[in-house]
Amino acid sequence: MIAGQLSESTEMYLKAMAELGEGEVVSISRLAERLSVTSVSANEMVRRLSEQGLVSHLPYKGVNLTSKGRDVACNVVRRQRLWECFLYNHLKLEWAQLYELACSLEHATAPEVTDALAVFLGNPKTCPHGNPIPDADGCLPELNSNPLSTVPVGDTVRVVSVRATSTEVLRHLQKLSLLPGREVTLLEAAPMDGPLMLKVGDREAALGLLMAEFVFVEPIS
Amino acid sequence: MIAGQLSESTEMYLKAMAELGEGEVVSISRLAERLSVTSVSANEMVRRLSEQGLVSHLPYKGVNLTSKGRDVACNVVRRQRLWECFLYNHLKLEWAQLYELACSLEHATAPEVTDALAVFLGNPKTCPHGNPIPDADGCLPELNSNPLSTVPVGDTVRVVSVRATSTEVLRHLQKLSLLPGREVTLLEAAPMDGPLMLKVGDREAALGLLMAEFVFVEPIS
DNA sequence: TAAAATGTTATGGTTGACCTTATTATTCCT
DNA sequence: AGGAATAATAAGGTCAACCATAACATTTTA
Repeated sequence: MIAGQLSESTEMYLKAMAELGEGEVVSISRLAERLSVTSVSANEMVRRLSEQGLVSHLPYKGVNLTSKGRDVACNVVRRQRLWECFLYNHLKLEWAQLYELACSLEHATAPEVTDALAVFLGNPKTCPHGNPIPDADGCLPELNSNPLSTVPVGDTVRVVSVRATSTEVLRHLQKLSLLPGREVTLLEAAPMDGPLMLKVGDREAALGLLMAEFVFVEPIS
Repeated sequence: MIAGQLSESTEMYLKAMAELGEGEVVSISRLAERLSVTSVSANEMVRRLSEQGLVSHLPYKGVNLTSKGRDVACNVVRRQRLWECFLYNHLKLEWAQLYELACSLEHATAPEVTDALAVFLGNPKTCPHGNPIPDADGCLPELNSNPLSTVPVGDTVRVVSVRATSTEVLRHLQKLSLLPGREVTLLEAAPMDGPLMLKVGDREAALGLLMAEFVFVEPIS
């Protein structure tokens, strides 16, 4: 814990909210699931966070970040994604592990380090998963990309970014070549929430709907 | 917390022991002082550590690292000093701040990251304060250097390393040019534990005895 | 509109790492 | 040898962040 004296746990909650709903309310149960805690714990923590003015909680509706909370969250995301760039581009670490490795570092990163790291890296705009890096003050820019799970059958789109966090899921997506920049055609959506059948490059791939939520794509311009 | 599932606090205790006594027993009160905790707390913690087989405590004598504890400690020191190199050589951060900045990072550094960082940096042998960096498996090599406080009046010696940790003290040493590589002549030791009068380069400097404990020197060869 | 699902609060418990104050044990020094 | 200094232990307390179980409130949906 270094920046702003907020606990690691606090930073994780705020980051999770930023990652889950982009500005939208997030239900406490989604939050709890993402952070692998019980919803009772998440409720407690949300109470603490709202006492600190970092989130606002509308009972039975959900939580969202206050502007103060959003600032913190953006800063956390910035630190994480900068570390991902460093770990990938300079330390040559495994693409699928970046999120987890950078996640531990982010909470231990002083503002001086963050800023110097950004300069060292040449102020990158996105992390190796294609997600935007918020700049020093402001927040992250909105991209017009949507999850692969919302694409109509027959469309061909380009992968913009991958928002999965678990190394296992990321390894799987990598194996299917679902990487930023790739073009993907949605061949078929199997019934009963079955997998999406995709054409990625010259290969076919089957992707579960849950994983398709993590793959953000844009129309090909 | 990442490497080995040991808590940050555990790592700090082990590192402090490695830094204080090089293999020797350390009194719990010295440990407590270094870590800014009460000696009651340090006693508690030492009990926990010895239950885990990381230290052995001889009541009324002191504590020392077991071989298991020493391994962990070396690894922590390695991580810290590698980060110091990175922060100094690549991020151009302030020399006096390196210890503190690297200290937060060290506990959040996975083994993969440590190893890749070492490679990236070209397996440096010392940190920017002149202290040796333990290699991946073994422990740190012993240098034949002694604190400036033990040098006889009249001698000229070379600064090998600086073991202070607080940014403030490091800034002060830097201001006096007491940096690794510098030659220093001990002009006089003032009575009543007064300061040491030094010649550093072409300037004279007065250095308190407590700070002189942190400056390690070797005879000029 | 009532039952099911979801969300919230209450209660009580755990763990690690701290704290204070007080007491007891040992070592050191004269 | 005896008192001072130092070290250790005991007892009780705090705080953040978790947990489980159970009760209660609201929303969704059939």
